[in-house]
Amino acid sequence: MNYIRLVSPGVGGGGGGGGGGGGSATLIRPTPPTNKPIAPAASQPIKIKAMPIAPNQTGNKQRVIIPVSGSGSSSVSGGMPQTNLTLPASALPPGVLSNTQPGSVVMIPAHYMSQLQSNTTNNSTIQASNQLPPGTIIPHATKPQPSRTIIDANGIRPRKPCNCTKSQCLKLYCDCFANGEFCNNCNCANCFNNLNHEEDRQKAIKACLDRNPQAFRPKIGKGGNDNERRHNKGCNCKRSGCLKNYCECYEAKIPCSNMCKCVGCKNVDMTPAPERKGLMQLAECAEARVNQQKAVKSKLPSFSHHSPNKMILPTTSKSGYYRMNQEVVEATCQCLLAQADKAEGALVSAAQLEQTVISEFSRCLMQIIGSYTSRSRGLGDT
DNA sequence: GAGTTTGAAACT
DNA sequence: CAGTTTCAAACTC
Ligand SMILES: [Zn+2]
Ligand SMILES: [Zn+2]
Ligand SMILES: [Zn+2]
Ligand SMILES: [Zn+2]
Ligand SMILES: [Zn+2]
Ligand SMILES: [Zn+2]
Repeated sequence: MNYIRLVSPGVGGGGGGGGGGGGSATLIRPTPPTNKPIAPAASQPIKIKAMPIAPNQTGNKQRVIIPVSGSGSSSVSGGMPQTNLTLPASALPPGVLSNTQPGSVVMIPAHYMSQLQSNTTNNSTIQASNQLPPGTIIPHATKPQPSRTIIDANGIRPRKPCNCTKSQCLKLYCDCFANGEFCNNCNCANCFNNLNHEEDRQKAIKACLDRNPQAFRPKIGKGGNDNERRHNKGCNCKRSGCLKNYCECYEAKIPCSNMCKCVGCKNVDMTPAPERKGLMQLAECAEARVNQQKAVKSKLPSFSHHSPNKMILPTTSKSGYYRMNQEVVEATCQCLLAQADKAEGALVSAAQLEQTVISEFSRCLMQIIGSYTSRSRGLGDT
């Protein structure tokens, strides 16, 4: 049920096939990627938000290029079945196509893809424009082999259906819309995210881009290296510990990074330094690692990261109580970790290291206690 | 399935 | 920009 968007085969390690969530569209690369840059997609997570239209940062409109077999009505020859579908040429941006000679190509804006999918029969493999280099031309000859179908034979279930009721699927609340796709077999009510409402849709897209020019940028990603996939904006989780799918980082199976402003984060990359694990558990500061990174630049009230550990307790804020405690905890963890790092660097014994950390913990506690008493003297504290 | 929780997106 | 509201999904029971 809860497939996290779509996990492309390979990420999870499986190759496996097909697993249900077929995701909007998978792409076939007609020619092996020239180098690296082209399509990370195969290994990308999926919540990628594609550009539905309009100027993307590179400025090129994203288009899908589909070979045309006849004139007049363009047919998609993505997979094997060639389905006749007629595109409402009127809806296409001016100057886009109209050149439909046999063997020529028709360029279709990216955002028609899912609609195409819905119209085509199953198993057609469709190119997702977002991942294709702009201007790529897929010659007829390069016809894709019966490549693995992304679309389940049962029904077209390329993506998880949305259930929007109030947004008309024209706000980023709607995952379909946010991914630059049309609603397809969704359970939405009053859906405007389809070809029948292109005008409204375009306006909505414009509005979104107006609010945030990067609204449709792939959220995860950072190209190329799979290892450096990141959530571009980072999350702001407060209560989930970034260990539930509420967290976009966790959902995308990405460890939280310094871009995140999460509180109590436990979605950290534990790969390095496994030995220290016990110690970290002791200090309950798994999140400190993330905080360490992100506190460098942030104004997080925290201890300075090295030797002179001065605790900067947050001033009482009106929203205060919870947040302050949380911050104190984080600060304490950073303190502990800093000491641990230092001791570890000094090559002391494990017992000594533990002793160091415990001492530091003691010191922190004293400081916290002192701070509280002095503060409660000052103000009544509600 | 109903009800709650959550954090992004929207709004002010 | 921060605080609040709205929203649809994730989660819980
Ligand atoms: Zn929707
Ligand atoms: Zn939808
Ligand atoms: Zn819809
Ligand atoms: Zn998070
Ligand atoms: Zn995060
Ligand atoms: Zn986090």
